[in-house]
Amino acid sequence: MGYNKRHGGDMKLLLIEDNEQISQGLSYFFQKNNYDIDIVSTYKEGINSLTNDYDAIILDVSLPDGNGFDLYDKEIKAKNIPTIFLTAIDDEENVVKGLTLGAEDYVTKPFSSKELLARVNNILMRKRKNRILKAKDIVFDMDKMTIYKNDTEISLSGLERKILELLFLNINKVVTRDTLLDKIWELTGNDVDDHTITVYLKRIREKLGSDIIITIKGVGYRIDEE
Amino acid sequence: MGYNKRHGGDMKLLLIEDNEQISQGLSYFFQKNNYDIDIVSTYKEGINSLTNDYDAIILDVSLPDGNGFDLYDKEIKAKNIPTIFLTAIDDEENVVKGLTLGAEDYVTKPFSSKELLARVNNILMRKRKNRILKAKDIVFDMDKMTIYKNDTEISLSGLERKILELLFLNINKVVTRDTLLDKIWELTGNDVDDHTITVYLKRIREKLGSDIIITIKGVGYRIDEE
DNA sequence: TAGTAAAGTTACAATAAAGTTACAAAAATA
DNA sequence: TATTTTTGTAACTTTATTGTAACTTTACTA
Repeated sequence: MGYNKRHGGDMKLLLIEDNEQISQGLSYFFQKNNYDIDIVSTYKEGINSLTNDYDAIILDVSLPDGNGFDLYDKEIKAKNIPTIFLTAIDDEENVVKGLTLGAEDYVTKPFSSKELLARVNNILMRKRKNRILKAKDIVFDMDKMTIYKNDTEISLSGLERKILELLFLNINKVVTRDTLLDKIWELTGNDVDDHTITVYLKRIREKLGSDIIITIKGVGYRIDEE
Repeated sequence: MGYNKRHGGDMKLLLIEDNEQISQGLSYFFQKNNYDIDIVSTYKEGINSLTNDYDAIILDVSLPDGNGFDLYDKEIKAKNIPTIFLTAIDDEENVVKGLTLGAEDYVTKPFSSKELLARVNNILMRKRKNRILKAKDIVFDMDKMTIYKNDTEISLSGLERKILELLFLNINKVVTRDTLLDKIWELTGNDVDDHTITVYLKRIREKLGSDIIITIKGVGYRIDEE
């Protein structure tokens, strides 16, 4: 229960969406990105599913048996579960369209699953209570996006920081090289040599000290809390 | 009670609107943006709700049992609560009528919730008292909307001030470049090049000193309190 | 324990991000 | 309307980042 005990991968999502093509696509995509995702397709099923404990909900505004805003208002709001609305762009005349324009957690169809993933990550990151992660003498401050070693600020490059973040979010767990390639480099669009990882790890270790990141040969890397 | 004890988040709004889709959408949106919002859907309910102490009112002009202008004139005006009118009718006559009545602002449907939020923020900012933010040798006086460096007033342009304000409101936290584009430039309507941000930062730094705003490469900018 | 595969090092060129400067269009002000 | 300020862009510089290649070390295993 609660965000502070879950690390990176094992978040549980509920998707309430009646379009099968969308729900299946998202299911595959989110599972690939280490989210545990349940899918229901109606207002009613949505209500029933809410007995479970989800970290976030992705909610289609127009369901076959009801309205998503309504469902949010009546059932979800009180539970304080972060929710992202999905709305169709062809609600042209609808004023709801106006509402979708700027709101933080609205996504308009058609959307890219990558974008949606980014928003989910974002929301869960914000909700996470423990936004200051620690391991040995290293502190990763997610608010400041700054890393400290014994209270001294350490300057990392964008990718170095992303790698370290991924390791911190999976603290006490191995992050495989494949995962690194996937999560760090797939989004940059660059198809990158495997050795590049090694070089980056060397760079991070140079700045943070060689003991913070443990190598598990043939598998990947790990950061331990203590 | 009153504005001086409230900080950013905990403002109380009253929305008087009979269209459920709008009220539900706005309810969700404003709550996400840390406003406490009550909703009623009729003229009568509106009058009854006014016994509470609201910081601002969003008022639909056409209610099922009466006219919003009328409600404002008879019940709200005397209480001196800032009010924003919502109306579907986009004609000159109504705008004039609303403004001559003394309303703070006027928004025509369809509108974006972001625009409305901006206006509410704006109004409440004006009403807000004793908001003086400090970081190092810089003081941002939100009442006077004036910036000081070592007690000397610094003149910033509108956008420069908005950017600085956003950074100050997120003191000790990174503000990403995307957020800047979103919050500063989306409302102006201009689709702006990413480099523009850099130029503005340069301008602000020129006036305030280069040390006040920290760059986090690949992420954004940050102001630290100390 | 020699061979091998994986990871670590080092150095370097290509690239990208941010900083700078100057300028013209657009707004605001006088 | 003229003048000044603001705003956004373009061209350029600087700096930091990124990816690769060539080489070295480490540790597993046959």
